[in-house]
Amino acid sequence: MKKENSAPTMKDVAKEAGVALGTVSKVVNGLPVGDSYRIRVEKAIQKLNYQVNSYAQGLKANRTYTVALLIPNTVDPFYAALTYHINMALLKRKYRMLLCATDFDPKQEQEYISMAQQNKVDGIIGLTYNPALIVAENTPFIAIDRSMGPGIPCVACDNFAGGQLAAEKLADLGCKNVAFLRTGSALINEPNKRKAGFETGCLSRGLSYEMKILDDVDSYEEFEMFLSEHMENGKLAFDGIFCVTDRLACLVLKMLHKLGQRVPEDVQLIGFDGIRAFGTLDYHCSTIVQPVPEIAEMCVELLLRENMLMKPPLVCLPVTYAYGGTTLETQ
Amino acid sequence: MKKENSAPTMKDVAKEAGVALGTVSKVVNGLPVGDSYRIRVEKAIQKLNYQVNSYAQGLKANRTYTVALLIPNTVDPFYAALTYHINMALLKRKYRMLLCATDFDPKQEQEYISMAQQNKVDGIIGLTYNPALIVAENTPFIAIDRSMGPGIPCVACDNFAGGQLAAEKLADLGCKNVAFLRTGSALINEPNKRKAGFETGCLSRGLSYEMKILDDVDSYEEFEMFLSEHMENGKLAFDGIFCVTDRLACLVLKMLHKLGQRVPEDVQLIGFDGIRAFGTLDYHCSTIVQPVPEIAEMCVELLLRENMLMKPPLVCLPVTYAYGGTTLETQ
DNA sequence: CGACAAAAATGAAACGTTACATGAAATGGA
DNA sequence: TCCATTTCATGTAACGTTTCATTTTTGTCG
Repeated sequence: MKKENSAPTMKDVAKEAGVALGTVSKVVNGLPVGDSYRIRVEKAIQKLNYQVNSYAQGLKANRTYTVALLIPNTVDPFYAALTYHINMALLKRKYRMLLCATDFDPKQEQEYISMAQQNKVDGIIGLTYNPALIVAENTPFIAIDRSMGPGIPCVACDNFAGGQLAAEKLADLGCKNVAFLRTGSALINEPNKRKAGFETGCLSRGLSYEMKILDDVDSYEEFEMFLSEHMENGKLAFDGIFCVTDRLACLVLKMLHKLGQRVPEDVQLIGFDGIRAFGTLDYHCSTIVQPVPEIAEMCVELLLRENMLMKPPLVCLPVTYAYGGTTLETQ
Repeated sequence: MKKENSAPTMKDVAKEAGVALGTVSKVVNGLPVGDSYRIRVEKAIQKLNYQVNSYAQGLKANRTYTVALLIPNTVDPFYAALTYHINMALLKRKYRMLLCATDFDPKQEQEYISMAQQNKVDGIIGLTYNPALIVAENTPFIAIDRSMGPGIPCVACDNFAGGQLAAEKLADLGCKNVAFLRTGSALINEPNKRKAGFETGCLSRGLSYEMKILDDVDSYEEFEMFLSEHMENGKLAFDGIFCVTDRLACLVLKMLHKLGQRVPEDVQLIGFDGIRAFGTLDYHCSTIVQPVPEIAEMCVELLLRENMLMKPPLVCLPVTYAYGGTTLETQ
């Protein structure tokens, strides 16, 4: 008597087709099988609506065709774009994706890594904030935007070149006195190169610059004070501002608005990421665009690369400049 | 001789601790075990850094603590918010999430369902566009925004009430002649109730209204023409517009700008979803806010509910009105 | 101190696959 | 016609768990 409510197994198919278990396995995996047998098995599979059980496969093969993505959330447009493109890059290779939204919580990041290992994922791609994150020896890990030590490749856009490009574009637009504003964790170390690149660019183009750097905060007020302090007779001391992210650029745009400064008439504003909210009228900032689809592709490609020796410690992908930012739709 | 590079198993732990396999299993699962044994096993687990293999568990238990989410993408802010909140709701219950971005492709939707079944997921939550989607008998399915037939519960916001609310708010703002604009698939049938609700609201408040409905298109031009046709001497025939989504509202805002109409001075604009890009200055539309966290929670709660009989065919969650939309950050 | 009951540890079977050693059948050459 | 050789189906072991029937240990009481 067969169980009623449970899914058919290979054994059921074998019985139905009157062949051996191994024969069904071969048919399912496309291995050579005599035609008469193949046809019988295929009919039985159809009839029973048989689906292979990946858990049994995974157990046997110690290989699960699953990759975990650790990312703070899917709501921030940059993370959303990364998530989407990584999912697509995995799909292309018949891999599944376990989504792990960490909410910037180091504890959750660590827990998700345990969970991923218990799930015997074939690898992990992570954009993480835990400075002491322990990754397993036996699970390949690709870090985004963060160098985590030997054996763990980091994929990032060319942040240094991006900073440099920002300075050059501001210079091209006729700026003389510029500012660099940054929030966010210093732990995410690759993006910190934006600052160094920007300085280099300013120096080579003869721009005078000032910096306002906040660690681990994403707050309005300090920047607002900073900008206010640099106002004199209703005029801002800067004719160009480089914000470390587009998100910050949006906030700064609001502040400038409050201070009576127009963009781009009074001051140039340039962000970073290439992400822009859809459909607004008044966003006249520029941005340094990260190649999100290429970053996604590279993460997946590196992660699944067989040859460990071919995994470089850092891969930098080229950035581009865009006026007004690209929209989410085009990403 | 033990294999070097492979993860330790329960057998390894048992040998290390000098106990039987079953004892280790009990310790791992928190079943009663004598203290001396428990301590020895825990030490061995520590020493070997043992992690249970969910694939073996899943195979044995025919239960995987994994749920698949079918969603077009993670880039559209509404989908992004849903994805995030569903992930969190699952996490709270120690469930994992398999992300399946379908890109609106019916074929991919169907393929992902097969994949999910092969992965023996405990259930599927889907916001899908395939009108002929075949879901498995033995895998619970919760549909978002779409009634898919008996046995498949649908979770949605109260779209009818939302449409009604939009009409009432426009009336409150003093509008007399209003318009309803819609794009998008008629297959996603629950949101279509926005139209009916809006009509009802207009009738009860004595608003005259016009509708422009495009099926399965997400295009500018037709709406632009529609609006142009309703211009006379630089004045728009409508003093209020209800757009079926915030996304469309953003596009319409741009069109109105082109036509020299200001929002909200010349015409009121109201969208739907409660999603707004962060940090823009000029977005003065209102919106009907979907309770995304509650929708997410309800989907998960319904999906994992044991009692099949307690699964209603449709769950409507209340909408609210917001001026200017809520920002992504607050969602 | 021996016998019995209760408690607790043991180890084999099973979950659904894949891989491999085995054996049967079919083919071809002499 | 018969043997050698290839081809291909078969069935069993193994993957790492959980479960359960069994055996061992412990404790109690007469």
